[in-house]
Amino acid sequence: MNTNKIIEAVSVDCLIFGFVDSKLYVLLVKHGTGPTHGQWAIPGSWVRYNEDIDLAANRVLKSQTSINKIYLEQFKTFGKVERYPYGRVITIAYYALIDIEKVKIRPGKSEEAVEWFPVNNIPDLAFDHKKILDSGLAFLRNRILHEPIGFNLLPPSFTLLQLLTLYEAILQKKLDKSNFRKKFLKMDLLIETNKHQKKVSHRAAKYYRFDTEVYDKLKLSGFIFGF
Amino acid sequence: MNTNKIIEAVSVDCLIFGFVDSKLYVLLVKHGTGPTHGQWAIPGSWVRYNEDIDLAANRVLKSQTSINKIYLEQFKTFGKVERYPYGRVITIAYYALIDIEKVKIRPGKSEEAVEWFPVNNIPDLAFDHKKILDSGLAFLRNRILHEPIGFNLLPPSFTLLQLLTLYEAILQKKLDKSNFRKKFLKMDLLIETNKHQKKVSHRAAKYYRFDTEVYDKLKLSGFIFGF
DNA sequence: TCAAAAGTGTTTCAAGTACACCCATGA
DNA sequence: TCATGGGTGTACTTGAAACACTTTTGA
Repeated sequence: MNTNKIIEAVSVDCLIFGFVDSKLYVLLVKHGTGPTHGQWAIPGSWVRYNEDIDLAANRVLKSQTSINKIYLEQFKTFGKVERYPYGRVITIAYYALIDIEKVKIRPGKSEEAVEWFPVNNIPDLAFDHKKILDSGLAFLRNRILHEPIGFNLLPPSFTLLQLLTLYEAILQKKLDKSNFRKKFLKMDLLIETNKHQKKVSHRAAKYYRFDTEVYDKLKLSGFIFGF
Repeated sequence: MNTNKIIEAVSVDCLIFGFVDSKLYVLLVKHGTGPTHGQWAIPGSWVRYNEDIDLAANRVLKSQTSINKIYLEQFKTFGKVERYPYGRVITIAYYALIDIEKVKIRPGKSEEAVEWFPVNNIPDLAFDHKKILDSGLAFLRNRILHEPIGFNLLPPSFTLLQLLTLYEAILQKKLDKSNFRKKFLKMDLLIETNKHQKKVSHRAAKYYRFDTEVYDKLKLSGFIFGF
């Protein structure tokens, strides 16, 4: 069997989130061919006949960002009859969190452009993609309260203020600096490094790391993350 | 076009939960035809070419229970290549919460039997259905902490002890009666009725109702349910 | 009068909230 | 020396948790 054979009725779409300059961004592509030529959309692909859906989502991710092994989670499947006007297509939506500095984005072969957009300034999108994006944002907003996943958007080591602004950007509200520090540090999830910021015109902040292994151990001993 | 035409690669499966005698039950069907003849499974169906996936799930529900308009939510899509050995089938999983006393269950035409099983005593299931059930239970356990959906499993009016045992059954842990009362009553989500239990050999409990409209109003004014 | 569940009250401790304030550093 | 963010401390309030107790009812 041709391993590239696709399931015609099923696609995956992948919201790729990044964080920089205190703002949350999402990666969008501009279609270069077909009936939606020129329209912006969430990166996606058909699911192949011999391919797990999680792997299909991973493939999309890799084709846009060249990276693998990152935070990727399915959040909802969209299947209204009229969502895709050129046939019946059900799409399984995923979201990914990446360290925006680590990736070189690149357009796929049928794409005219690929670009980061701040989530509060999104162009018109093809199909029901605006709805998918809103749903994904709501999902992320909820997830970040109950799972320590925000770290995936930051470099391996980061300051507490970076983490704070990340939470503020996702939750869309101001948080108290002092209480945020106490809350996070008390959880023992963050590992101090001995590095500090350099050449900043204010007191240099300490860098911290989040270690998934530490979290897994804590979880085994009954710890439940909650912000 | 034949409106019964199906999308061959896509099905919906629907976990139907009920609650009675302090226990959580799930509805399972025994296949009466085909290669899985004789095996227990989660009720499901193919998605039709002209049918929204939510409607497909609703159709499954109605065919098993004769009821409509009940709590139904999609929770996850399962799409491993080898999950279904007779072809490539991706299934979109839903769960429903119903008042078990209100329904007469009935087998579909290709089913040998349909039966309620306590969730902690489940027979072997076809395909990856055990995994789907476990995933659905975990989803429900989480949802009930953040959304007031438990009421859908109870009759329109119920006592606080019924609600308590419902939470205990789903969360699988004992809760303090007094604290549970206080917490729930303080939320102003429950409407007192003037009815009491009758002919019980202990002090008669007051019946309460949960009114979705009340909850919607509260939500608009910023209230967030949390248990 | 006893069992069983309804329903109330109280005490303790942990955690969230809102601040005020000092510290370090480059421009 | 000033602005800027880093970092600490405290007082207040809320809410979770544990548990003792009283009330009502049919058997």
